[in-house]
Amino acid sequence: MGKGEKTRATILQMALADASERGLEGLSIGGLAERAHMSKSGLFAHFGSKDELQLAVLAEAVERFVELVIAPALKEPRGEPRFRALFERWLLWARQDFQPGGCIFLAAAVELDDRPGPARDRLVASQRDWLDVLANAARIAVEEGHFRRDLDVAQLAFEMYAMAQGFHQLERLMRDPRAESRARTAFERLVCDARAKPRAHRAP
Amino acid sequence: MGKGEKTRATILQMALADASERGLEGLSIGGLAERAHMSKSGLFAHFGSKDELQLAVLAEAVERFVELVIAPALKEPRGEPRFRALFERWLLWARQDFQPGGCIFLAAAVELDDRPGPARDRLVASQRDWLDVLANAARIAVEEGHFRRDLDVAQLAFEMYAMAQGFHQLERLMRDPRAESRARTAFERLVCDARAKPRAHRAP
DNA sequence: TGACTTTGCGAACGATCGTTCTATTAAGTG
DNA sequence: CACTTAATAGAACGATCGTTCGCAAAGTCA
Repeated sequence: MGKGEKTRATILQMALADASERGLEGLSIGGLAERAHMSKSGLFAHFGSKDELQLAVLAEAVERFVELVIAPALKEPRGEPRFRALFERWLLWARQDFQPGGCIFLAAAVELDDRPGPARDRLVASQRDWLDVLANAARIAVEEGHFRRDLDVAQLAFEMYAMAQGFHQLERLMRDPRAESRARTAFERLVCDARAKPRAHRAP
Repeated sequence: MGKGEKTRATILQMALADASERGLEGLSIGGLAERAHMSKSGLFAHFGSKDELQLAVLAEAVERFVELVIAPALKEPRGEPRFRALFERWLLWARQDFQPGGCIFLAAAVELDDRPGPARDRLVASQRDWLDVLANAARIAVEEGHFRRDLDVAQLAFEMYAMAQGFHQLERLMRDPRAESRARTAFERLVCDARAKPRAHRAP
């Protein structure tokens, strides 16, 4: 690995932390340069533009997410254990030291949801992938006989996705110490419902 | 109403829209002044500082939320109808024209979750109030006999809160046309579970 | 109408932003 | 070691940021 790649990696690590706290738009070339003991232009040269820096940060985050959440979970046994592992790993993800401001995808989502461009496209793609991973894990659990056969796996993926965001908000904004137990309870309800015989869900 | 209050209200309306799209930090005095056909300093004088402007925007948003979501729902019959009304009204809230960038509380939550200060305090208070309103509506539904007596109303409030955020993300970031139906399905599952006899939620 | 207060404008400030250029130093290679 | 390339520094750019100040215009009320 050449020296350029090494400093680039160092910069990206700091940028990831910064983006987690101040958002992708809040990233400051000057601020990063100061923290990296570099000149603005020297740091800038590694990316060519702020947009490229943001894209690089997103790519770095995706890489780490796959490495820390998805890949380990895929080593768990197919079915409910793997599905549970995805949940557990996500809880850990939200507390990683390299994103002290919380899940960077969540921060980016709110920032980019009405700002078209490559960054938004990449983020949307990553979130679609994540929802697909969840739905796929649920589908496998159906195949393994752990979950009921008429389960709507995409719906389950959505509800787990939503619950994770609720947890994040309760933990990071409200500083509620019950955040994790709330999330766990909700998750058990999800899994329990996925296992049980279907019951009619009707409006009154 | 004096002229000052009138222009201040006009400014706040635009600021609310801007904050919904670019966030509270993304608010620009100069940009707002241009859109309001005013000078920067003239607009600035109405608030005294950017922090005060942000606080005013938050206060305005809270006022509208109470007016558009909570107050109408409180006119519905106590119990499940009122609880459902809170859900329906929230769906409408997320699509209000005056916040074209989506729910401003969600945007502010991600921005402020690790930035201590009056703005954060006010946001946290508003979200606590909202969770309390939800939990209280559920408690009333228990008293009315609509929901089961051993229901954890705070847990239900959390899960509805989380589901709303999931909906928002699916609708605004992913542009998924199934967002609303996903949210409705999840909500029906919540209500159904709140009504049914309790079942054990256990890990395997 | 007159006196008085509120409201708004215009110019300027220092700071920071992303970006560009040129020059210099360091690293990699034969 | 010399030579090429990659990496970084430094200075400057125009733009925009939030904020301050003094003064003119408009609104308010007797």
